[in-house]
Amino acid sequence: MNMSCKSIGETQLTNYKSLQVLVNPQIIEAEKVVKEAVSQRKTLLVVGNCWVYYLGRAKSKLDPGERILMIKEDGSLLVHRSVSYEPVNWQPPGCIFHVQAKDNVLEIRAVRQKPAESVKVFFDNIQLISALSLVDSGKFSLYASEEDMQKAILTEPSLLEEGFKIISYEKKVEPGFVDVYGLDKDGRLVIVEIKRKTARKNAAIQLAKYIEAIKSKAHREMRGVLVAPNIAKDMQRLLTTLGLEFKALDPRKCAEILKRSEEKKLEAFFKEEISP
Amino acid sequence: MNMSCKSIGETQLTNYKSLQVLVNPQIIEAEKVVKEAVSQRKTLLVVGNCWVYYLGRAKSKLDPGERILMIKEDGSLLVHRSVSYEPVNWQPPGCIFHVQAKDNVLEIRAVRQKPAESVKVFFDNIQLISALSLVDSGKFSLYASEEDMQKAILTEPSLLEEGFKIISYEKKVEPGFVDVYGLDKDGRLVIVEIKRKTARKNAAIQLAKYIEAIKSKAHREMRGVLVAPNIAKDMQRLLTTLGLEFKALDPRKCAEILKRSEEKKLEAFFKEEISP
DNA sequence: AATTAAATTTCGCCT
DNA sequence: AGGCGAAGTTTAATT
Repeated sequence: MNMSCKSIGETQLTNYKSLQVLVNPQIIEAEKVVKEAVSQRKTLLVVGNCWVYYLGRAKSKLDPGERILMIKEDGSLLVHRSVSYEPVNWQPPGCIFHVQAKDNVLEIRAVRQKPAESVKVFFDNIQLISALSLVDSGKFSLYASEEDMQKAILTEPSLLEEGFKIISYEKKVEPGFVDVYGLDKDGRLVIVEIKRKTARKNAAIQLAKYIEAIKSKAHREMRGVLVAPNIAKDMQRLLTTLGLEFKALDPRKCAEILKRSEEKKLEAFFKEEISP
Repeated sequence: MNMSCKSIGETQLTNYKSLQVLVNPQIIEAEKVVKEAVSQRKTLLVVGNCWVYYLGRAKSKLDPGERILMIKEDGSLLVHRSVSYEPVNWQPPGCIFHVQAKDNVLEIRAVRQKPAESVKVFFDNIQLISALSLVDSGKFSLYASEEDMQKAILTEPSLLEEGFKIISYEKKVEPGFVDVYGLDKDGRLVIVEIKRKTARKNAAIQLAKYIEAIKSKAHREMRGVLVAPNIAKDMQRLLTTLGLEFKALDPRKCAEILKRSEEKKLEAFFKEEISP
């Protein structure tokens, strides 16, 4: 293991092949590490006392305090305080960085155009700085999203009801997009609105709007079906008033069905490979 | 400065009064640091190879890779990859943490109720771990918000147009709240809708709805003015159709005006203090 | 506690 | 590149 440990004054420095760590560095040392990390597109962590200015879509000022600065390989920047999920200041991916030490203060500026905005972070004391080369090709999979529910119905239309046949999905119908529409076993047009969570008033009203919009063009018998894991209380009354139906569908069940379907596709794929 | 530097195998450890850093620690050492940091409500950084499972409102899986884990004093958790503004996995503030090392794998579990959800992070290799006591009472100020634009118009009604006089603001008018309304120099009722960003269809439609709602009660000549830094293309046509007007107003200008006004108030305040 | 609206929303998809 | 909708949205304000 390639490792070194030097003590420079109160600074403590460690170098591994893909990891550089400085504890309590001088501003001038930090400048060097930050410049190098940014130019080499490394991920960078800086912990210390800083203040921040932002100017762009809005304008903000953050008075001095100890925070964590993160600069990523894609040119994004985050300033995190010791509380909250969200960064107090940030810059989305694609920034250009300017790094400069002056009067014992380290300035890190992240600029992007479109929209034109810049974040300036000033450090006057640094507790920890680390330049990282993160190796990460791990796949991220999200299940049981609204998209998955839609996919599941498209894959297996009988999830909605027996005999349901898809015509189309994500169809533009003012004032938005119809999730799925098709024909029921009796040939009636069915408009489907999908919600991953408890369906509320909005969902019913939105569906009713689609029905209205399509009715004015289609001139045929139509049904509106709200698909969700459940509906808010008092919703049944509203649905009845609007002439709509509710079909309970569990997002997890959808995820399961999708998974099974993917597996089948994979089976089919290998079958073809082996016996064409 | 209270500092120590020990070398334990390939591990490198540094202790300051409020800063603990371990480079390449064993899993068993990391467990100790994480447990301590969590119980002492410290901010924690862990960099290393990990995989993540999430179950709650949805469900997700993240395959192994090197990432940055952040646990904050408020019980929030973030897992950041080397790209993107957003964490790949997270847990909002208020979590309860369970930390456990087993078979040379460190498990960090963050659980919250309402909604019931949990994130499990597993590390099998750790490059860097640091427990921090961040001192941060710095104030964060955001200027040029929609609220600021409203305040600016209330402070200086001529920003809208010469001779404009405020009647009221944030007035409940179904289906929502009218931002500002008042009288123009000819005594006509003016309804003002404010957007901090480019005004889109929604804004115009909302304003039109207010006008309709008020017209049905007021029975007098009325104008609707959409205030925003700019309007989306094709919006002028819609505004004309709906009989509405657009007034360009820069949020930054509003921030400047507010700042000046605050300064004046402060001046007045000190004047009073000195010579009552 | 539930609901609503805004966000420097970000992100992805589609035109 | 611009526009629109969804998000494990989060967050703050308000009922």
